[in-house]
Amino acid sequence: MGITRRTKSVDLLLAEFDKESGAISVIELIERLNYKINKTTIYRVLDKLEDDAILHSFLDSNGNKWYAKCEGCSKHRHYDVHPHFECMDCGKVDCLPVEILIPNIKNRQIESSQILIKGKCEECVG
Amino acid sequence: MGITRRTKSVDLLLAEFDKESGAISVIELIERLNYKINKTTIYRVLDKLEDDAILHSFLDSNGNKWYAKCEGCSKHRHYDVHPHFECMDCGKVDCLPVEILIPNIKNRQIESSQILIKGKCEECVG
DNA sequence: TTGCTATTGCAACACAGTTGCATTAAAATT
DNA sequence: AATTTTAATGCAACTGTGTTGCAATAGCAA
Ligand SMILES: [Mn+2]
Ligand SMILES: [Mn+2]
Ligand SMILES: [Zn+2]
Ligand SMILES: [Zn+2]
Repeated sequence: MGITRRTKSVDLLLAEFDKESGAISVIELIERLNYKINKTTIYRVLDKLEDDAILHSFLDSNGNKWYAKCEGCSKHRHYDVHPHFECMDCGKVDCLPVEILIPNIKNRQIESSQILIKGKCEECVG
Repeated sequence: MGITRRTKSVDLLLAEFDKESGAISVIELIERLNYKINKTTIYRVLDKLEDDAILHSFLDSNGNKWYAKCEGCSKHRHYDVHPHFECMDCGKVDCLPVEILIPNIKNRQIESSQILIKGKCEECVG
């Protein structure tokens, strides 16, 4: 169930995603909004924003949760299925606007896939 | 640093992977070997078996750790890079012997990639 | 304003995974 | 076979991310 009331917590969280181009980890959000929003609230609001298809989430290579803005998703379907890129140098994580083809696999029915690519980002390469 | 002594714990763990075709989660191993090996030891032995390229590990969609046998890997290089498949019906997780092409991405240097596919396995597909 | 109830903060919890340290047991040495 | 060395183990306590229950608070509609 998504957001129904425009609260201070919702605004503060959305503001973080407006000033950020990439993804933000929940850990980072808790640090940034410490003293402003309780961590329980942060988890709960993020969860609702995902239900509303305003944000989407994924896990990094350590199993920690990250969120990023959705683009062109509707409430009942996330359209922006894409890989995520984790920079091994600076730690930045972002969404990659590329499509990766998952081939059919014999006798199996594929529902979804999660792809995490690790390497050096635009700023750290070279 | 890998295994140097052939202990009871090493044998018990390797035996689990011998009687299993797919991957096994650490959680499952701890349950199975309860009263036989301490969970700390399980984590430590698995870690060493991975160093020795006997096992490899990955995270499932909940961020929990799984291990599976390596095939054709050498101590300093894991050759069996492949996606993992998580059955949404029976919970089984296994290695997929297919190659998925990750395209080059402009201005980024790709070091590795992790692919987790979710769906219905051979036994659960209708 | 008032009342309804979604949202929040807090404290306590869940639980996978880690660490420090004393004890045990491989396996090399005598 | 006994001794020595030290890798490996068990245990208890811890870490850190994420969750839950509940009383207090604050959107928002009437
Ligand atoms: Mn994304
Ligand atoms: Mn595998
Ligand atoms: Zn970078
Ligand atoms: Zn299945």
